[in-house]
Formats: sequence, C-alpha cells, structure tokens
Amino acid sequence: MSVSALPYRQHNHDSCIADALSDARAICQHQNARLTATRERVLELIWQSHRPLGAYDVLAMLAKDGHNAAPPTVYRALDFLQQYGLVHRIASLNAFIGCTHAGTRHQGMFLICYHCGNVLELSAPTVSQAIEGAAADVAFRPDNVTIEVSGCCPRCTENSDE
Amino acid sequence: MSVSALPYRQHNHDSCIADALSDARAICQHQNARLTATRERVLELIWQSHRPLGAYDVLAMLAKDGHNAAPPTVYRALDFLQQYGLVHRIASLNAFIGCTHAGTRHQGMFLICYHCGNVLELSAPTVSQAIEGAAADVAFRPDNVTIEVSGCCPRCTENSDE
DNA sequence: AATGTGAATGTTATAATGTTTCAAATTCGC
DNA sequence: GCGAATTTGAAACATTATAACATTCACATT
Repeated sequence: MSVSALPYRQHNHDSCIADALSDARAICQHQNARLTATRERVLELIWQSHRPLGAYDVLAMLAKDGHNAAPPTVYRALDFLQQYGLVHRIASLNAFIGCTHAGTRHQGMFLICYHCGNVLELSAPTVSQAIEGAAADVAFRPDNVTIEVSGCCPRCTENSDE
Repeated sequence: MSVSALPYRQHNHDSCIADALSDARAICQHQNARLTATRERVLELIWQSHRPLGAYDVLAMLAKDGHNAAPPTVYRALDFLQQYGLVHRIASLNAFIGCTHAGTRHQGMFLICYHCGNVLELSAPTVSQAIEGAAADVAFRPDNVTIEVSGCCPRCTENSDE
C-alpha cells in the first residue's frame, strides 16, 4: 500500500503502527499481561488497516502469514486486546479498530464515515457527562457505553461538494 | 405470564401493547405504508416481550403461530418497522425492541440492564447536542447515532443491595 | 370481471459472525 | 526439572444475516 493511499496526508502510518505496538508492549508489561506473538500480530494487522477489521478479515490475513488459525484464535486475541484497552469493537460494524487512546482512561466515541469507511475515535468528556447525567436521572448505573456515529467525514464532504 | 413478572409494578403491559399497535397503524396509514399482517404480528411479538428480541426469536414465535416463515420474512418485517421508526435495533445485542417514542422525532439512547435484560429507551436531547457538538468540532456530519449503555437498572441495584 | 403493475412474501441456499469443547503445548514460579 | 496456570490448537457447531429468484397479493385500469 502506498503512503498516498493512506487516510491522512503527511501521516506516516508505519511509524504510527510502530508507536502503537511499542505502547502496547509497555502497557502489557506494566500490567503483567502477556502480549504473545499472535496477540501482537493481530494488533499489528488491525493497526495496518486504516479501517475497522472484522474478525474474519484478521483470520484471512493471518492465513496469508502462513498461520493457519481457527476463529477462536482470533476472537481470543481480540478479547485480550479489548480487555487491555488496545482495540475497540465497533458494534454497528462487527469490527475492530486500534485504540488511539490506549493507556489513558477514556470513553471512546466513534465517528464512522459511511463513504470512505474511516473511523475517528474521539475522547468526548462532554458526551460522557451528558450520558452519565441522563442515566443518573433514572437511577441507572452505567457500566459500558457504546457511542457510534455514522456519517460523512470532512474529507468526503469536501470531495462530494466538488 | 403473570403481571407480577412484568418489568414495572402497576404497569398494564397489555394495554401498552395495544396502544403501540394502534399508534403503529395510525403512523403507517398517515404515511401510506402497509402494516401488513406479518409486519403487525412481528411488531406485536416484539412488544409482548419486555426485553429485546432477536430475529430468530421472532421467527420461533411465528412458528408457534403456525406461520412457517423463513429468516428473510422476519428481517424484512424488521426492516420495515425500523424504517418507520416503530422498532429499534440494539446493535450491541443483535436484537430489536419496540420504540417508545414512535411518531416523534427523537434520538434514542438505550439503557440496557445486564442483570434483568430490560431496556429503557430515553430521548436524550442533552446527549444528542453534546454529540453533535463534538462531531461539529471535527467537521463531521452525523447521520445515524447509536448510543447504548449497558449497566444496572435501579430495580436490580436495589435487589442486589438487599 | 379480466388484466397489468408494483409491492410484498415464499423458498432455497448460503454467507458472515461468533462460541463450545476438549486436547496439547507453552510459560512461569518454585 | 516439576507442577499449576495460562495460552493455543483443532473440530465441530451455533447464531445472525443476506442473496437470488419464484410466486402471490392488492389495487388501479380496462
């Protein structure tokens, strides 16, 4: 894949992947979690794709590596990565994406472009507060929050205007 | 099913279903949409369950009616009902629930109790505004918004305190 | 009443996504 | 090294969703 095909101009995706991986290694080490070869490879594959990747997409890519894995292998790796906040699952897409805020406490909000497929993760304290407030109003104790916004990203909005 | 098993004390679920159905008929008539027997029955089944119902749950219930339907029948009915805002799909559960705000423009927010399985739909303008604001900050044009909060409902919180 | 038309449904098959289960291998503390 | 716990392999299976094409139905027009 050429750099020019990547989502953001002047964005070195390779170094971005490398950073994510080294962050992940640090996070796991710090928590005595084992970022094994398979888990790390799955994380890398997810970061290499600039779009959310389905479990079976990951499976196919592992197969290209010569790793003849079965679905549980991938799902287990994904579970692990989610548990340590290294990837997020996008429920509305049945797909996974690298967490851009790994290691920091945050509530992700995902902006999914239905045109180009890119996903932007925002940390949205205002939204979280509003949700917590609304839940508190009805005495509901939130545990896990899913916020997924499908729409059109700035780039695609521009391009469709032309 | 006894009334005491229903989610809310002093809540007549039968009349609640009847209201939902008559609302649905009015909404469809107003928009020249055909609420056919199958569609209406699917809507009724979803309302009868006080929890979200999977497509195959609906299928099984139709089978009990003697209606030997195949999956596409159910998915089509569900698509129709969603299109006219009569049911919502809960992405994190792959399941469907009757819309409690049918006919009014709203952005639903779903509070899903992981203990009892009940789901409460809130219309949350504050949350919607916060999301729109956050999206606008990055020039993203939102189309469809998914907000699903899994947690513990007041009733179950009370019961587990005992 | 017959007929044409588009919407709705039936039917079969299959794709896509996710889980259970149990066995084997690996890792880690001792 | 040795035993316990974690991780992985492997096969089968379960669940959720869609594709493709034939048929029927409701309704407006003859």
